[in-house]
Amino acid sequence: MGESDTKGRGAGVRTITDLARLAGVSPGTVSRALAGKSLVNARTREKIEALAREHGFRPNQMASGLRRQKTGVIGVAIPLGHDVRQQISDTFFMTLLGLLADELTDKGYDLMLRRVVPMNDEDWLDRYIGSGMVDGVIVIGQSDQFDRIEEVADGYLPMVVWGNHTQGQRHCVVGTDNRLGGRMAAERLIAAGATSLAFLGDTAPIEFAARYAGARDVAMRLGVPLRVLPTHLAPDQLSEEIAAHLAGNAGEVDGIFAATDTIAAACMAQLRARGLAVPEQVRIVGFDDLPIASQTVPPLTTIRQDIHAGARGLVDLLLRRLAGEETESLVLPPQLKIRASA
Amino acid sequence: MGESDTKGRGAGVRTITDLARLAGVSPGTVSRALAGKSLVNARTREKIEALAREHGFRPNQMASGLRRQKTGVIGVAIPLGHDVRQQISDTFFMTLLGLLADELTDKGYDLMLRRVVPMNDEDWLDRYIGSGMVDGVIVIGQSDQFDRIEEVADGYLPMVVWGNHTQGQRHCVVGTDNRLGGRMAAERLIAAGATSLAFLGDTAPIEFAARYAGARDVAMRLGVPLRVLPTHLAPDQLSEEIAAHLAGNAGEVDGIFAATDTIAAACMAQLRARGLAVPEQVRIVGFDDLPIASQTVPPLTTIRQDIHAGARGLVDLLLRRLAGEETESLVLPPQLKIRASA
DNA sequence: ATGAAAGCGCTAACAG
DNA sequence: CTGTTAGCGCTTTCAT
Repeated sequence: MGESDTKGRGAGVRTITDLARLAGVSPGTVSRALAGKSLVNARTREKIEALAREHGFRPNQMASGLRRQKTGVIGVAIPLGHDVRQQISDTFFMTLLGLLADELTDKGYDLMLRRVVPMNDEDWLDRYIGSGMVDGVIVIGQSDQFDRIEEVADGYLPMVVWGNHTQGQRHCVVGTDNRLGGRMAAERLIAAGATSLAFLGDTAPIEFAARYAGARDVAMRLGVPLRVLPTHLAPDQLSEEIAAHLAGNAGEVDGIFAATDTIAAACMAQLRARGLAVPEQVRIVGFDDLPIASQTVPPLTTIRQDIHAGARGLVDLLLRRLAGEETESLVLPPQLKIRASA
Repeated sequence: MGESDTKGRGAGVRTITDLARLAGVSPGTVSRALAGKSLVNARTREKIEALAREHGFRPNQMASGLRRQKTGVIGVAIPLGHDVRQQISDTFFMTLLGLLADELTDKGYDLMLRRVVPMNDEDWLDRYIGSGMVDGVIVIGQSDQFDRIEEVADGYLPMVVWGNHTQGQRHCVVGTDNRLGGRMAAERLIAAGATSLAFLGDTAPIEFAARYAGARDVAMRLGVPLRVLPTHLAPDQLSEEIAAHLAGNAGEVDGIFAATDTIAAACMAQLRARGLAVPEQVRIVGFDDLPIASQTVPPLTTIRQDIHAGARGLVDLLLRRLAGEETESLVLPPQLKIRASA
């Protein structure tokens, strides 16, 4: 049997003090050596590093965090305001989350994910911030929590939100110009021959409201009728709701602006089921440009959100705020991606 | 002006000691009151709770964690072994992640997400575990890290892995019986009239290897040829690779078993582009039963994984391991979901 | 039922 | 360059 457990885990070297004893130095020196501070003798440092490696030692981040008053963790909160149904699920948010994980990892931060149901929990944001577990917070989606976020932003700098930008708002937001995107969608539908438009989706979430508003801008200007066909986001309800709308409005609407690609895809399936040809009888435009957009039949014309730029922007702004800077919001331009559905 | 800031954030009450002073009791009592311990006078407790609420006070979790030697955080690691490309992206994993967040939140745990690129980082798992930031670890996907996970499992109980179960393995795993799923897929393709099969996807990841092995079981038993058409998972490469395969094998293969629904959907788009009718000329079966499966044209026959049961299983087993129990692995039955593509 | 005191593991002055 | 010391904020004996 070897006398020391080189596996590390389960061995006896758990604290910096243990390691100090082994190295014949003081805990302070070990701390400095492991932190890469300059004021340590090269030989001593090597010895300590070797020992640390041999025993698989890692300094306890809780202790370090407590002492330094910073954790190296960024909290990511996803508020589920409207549509209280369990599940984060939304493909766009999940993709954004993945990219955030990439970006944050790059910058040396860990990501703590928290789903919150604001209805059950008045002060979800304060609780998260006050927990002492995170150095800063990224909120994905304003949901119906705009006011609460505004309040918190007044007293807490290191927070950035993915969502819609409103004139004069106080919290720092990164997001696509939804209203402009909505205008582009409506214009495209009309250019493709539509004479009676519908917005398919929930208009309560602020991002969607802006998309709708953009479409309305264009519809009113050009004198084209525009109605709202409300849906939820949950996949199961979605198809039924769309089917019902189609049954009620068949033959009237010939241009559909779906709030998201997911909704658009579901809608195209229902259109096919009813024997309505896309884009000949009904034109349809989505929003997001998720992978699914290129796989529908016919491929979906959509308003692209630059999700990579979004993730980078969120992290970049957050880091600057962590450094004390008062950053402006970042509004990304949407892009019309013409495929075959309109 | 009010004399005390009822907003909480930014106020002067940051520690349990501050609150104790305000309440005229000792820090110990405040701690007990807030923790809901029984041995506190009801009146005192109420007073303390009121004060805490008024000042928006939350005990610092780092300090509490350090003292109690537990953090209330579960680490979720997603190793990106093969396919080193950035991005987690994979829809199945992301959905699982969302469900895990739900389950863990339910149980009072937070979720710390970490993407790891094992190639750049030999001891990613030890580092995560040793960081002291997490009470336990869930690993999503074995990737090519089976051996490393086995090693770690020997000395660390609170870890559960989503992936494939292999005879005699030592780490606790939750996952679908991929081999059985592969058999079901191949059987279905053949029952639908296929006479020459192909497995579409990478066979390196252990889950996919098992799916392929299942298909091979059936193919060999029935004397049907089966070839491998390798692909990556990244959406962009995917379509090109499939196109190339189809160009090379057009007219030979009439039954495709795609490693995932995502791959199947991309494949169907390419088949359509080449004018091959599904299921008349080519049958295709996917794996996962993601939402997209019901929206392809025609709708995709697939092998369903019970992802909800998977998430529940992972969390349930992990909690039992946190309590010291040596749990068995959980193998979930796949389910053939017949739609129109085979 | 409450207070006093020790200490979780680490880091950052402050000495030397 | 290194050791000593104090203390981050909380919980938990041990007294009372």
